[in-house]
Amino acid sequence: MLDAVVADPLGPRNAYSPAVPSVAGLPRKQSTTIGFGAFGTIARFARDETIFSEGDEARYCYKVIGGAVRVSKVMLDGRRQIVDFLLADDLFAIDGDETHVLTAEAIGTVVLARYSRANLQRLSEDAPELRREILTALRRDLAAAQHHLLMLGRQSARERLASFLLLLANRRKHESGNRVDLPMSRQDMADYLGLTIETVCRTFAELKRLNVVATAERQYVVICNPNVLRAIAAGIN
Amino acid sequence: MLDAVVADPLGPRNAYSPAVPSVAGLPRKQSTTIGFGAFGTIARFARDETIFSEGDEARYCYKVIGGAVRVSKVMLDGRRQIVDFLLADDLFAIDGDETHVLTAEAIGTVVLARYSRANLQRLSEDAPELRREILTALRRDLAAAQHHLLMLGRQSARERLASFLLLLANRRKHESGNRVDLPMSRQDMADYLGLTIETVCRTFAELKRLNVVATAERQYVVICNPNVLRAIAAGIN
DNA sequence: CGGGCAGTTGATGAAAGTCAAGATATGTGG
DNA sequence: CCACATATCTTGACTTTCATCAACTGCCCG
Repeated sequence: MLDAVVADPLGPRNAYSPAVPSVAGLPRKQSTTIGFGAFGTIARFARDETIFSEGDEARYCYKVIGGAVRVSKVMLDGRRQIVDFLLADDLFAIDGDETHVLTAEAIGTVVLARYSRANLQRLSEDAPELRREILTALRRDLAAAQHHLLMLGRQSARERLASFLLLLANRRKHESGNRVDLPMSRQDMADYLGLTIETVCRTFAELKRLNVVATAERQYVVICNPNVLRAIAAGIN
Repeated sequence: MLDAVVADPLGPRNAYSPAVPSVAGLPRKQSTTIGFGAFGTIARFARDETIFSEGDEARYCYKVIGGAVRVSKVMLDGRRQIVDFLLADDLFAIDGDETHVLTAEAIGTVVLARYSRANLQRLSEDAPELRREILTALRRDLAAAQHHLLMLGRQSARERLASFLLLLANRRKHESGNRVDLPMSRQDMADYLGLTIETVCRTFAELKRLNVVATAERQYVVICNPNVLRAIAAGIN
């Protein structure tokens, strides 16, 4: 609502008012959306559309309403490292630099809530709840990045894929037990894991051969043997 | 000073009062130490001594006064990933979880300022300056970790070492132009770069052969050709 | 002077990358 | 709804990079 005074750089199709409905009806959890629920606008992005690029002026913070987002860094020659995948309810671009240091793109169709940074900054001065939420999100991102460093620096391809599947499984305590959704492509996984697409495929095949996972379709896997998967991820072989 | 009410788990040799001298005399910069200057106590650690371990209760935040610290994650079988090196004036353990998620160890003799988390939390409620300082440090750590991810996931050994040397060079705008101090061992560098010690050695030899750096002693390198080093780090070959 | 540790260099091996071909999905226009 | 075109994924053959194992060097310190 306060956002409306800022010209929308993305054009009308990404600027559906009205404000995000407040989440007053939800059960109060530690990481509730108080503050964030109040003044965002909704934006929609198509598959592979860029939400922002490294170097862009950072005007907004975002929260995923639906769909999945990848944030990445890209080298001059095109090598890409995906830093994180954002799923429903995840905040991103909260790091608060003047310009974005990462690129964010939609994986499939994505619906986002968008919050003006200026407002957020102003509001957070007098809202300890909001500050806490921002701080919590930052710390989660930092801890995730540090774990990710261990994966890329010290784990084998098999260990990395196992860790990745467990991360996704823990993120979404999916009602349907051991099923893990994989909204991203194999190339995206490869770029997250610091591998090639071929190695990701072969490693999936390997885990399948070990009866640790089953892959019927590409958009999800079923974890057949969580204990073995955890052992592999922890490097117990 | 407020810390004194808490029993010191490290024994008297790590608990030199008095309080850190305030930095009131220094020119005011954006990232000044206001807040942090006021109430810390000094602690000293010997070479390879553990400052805290992953899983320990997180009672303190720290700032490096002198020396260098490595923070790392370790797998069950001993594989180690160094997440960051902390040098003079760097804050660490500010992530504010209940327990430390990283291990911190002294590289050589280290002098630290130590701040109780409880105090910091309390003070930060009413001190926007202090909050800003914490937030800035967190964001810097996050940005550093994200760059580190690109290094580990997508760069060759040579590119990683070049990037590492440039990181150190930019960190300390050392009066003596192109000299970069290397307080850490080759093994530490290897564990930071996701390589083996042998590969680090060979890659140093390679950069030397290319006349990009000169290494007389092991504790420092001289960057002979910064432009080529930057080109290598950026992947322009 | 000699033991030990960190670092360096060489020979060999293994893991993952590259290149290429084929299989399976996905999407589009008729 | 089908046929074709294209993109994504999978698998295989071969190459490259880095790890491993081993020998050797220089250095610090008793």
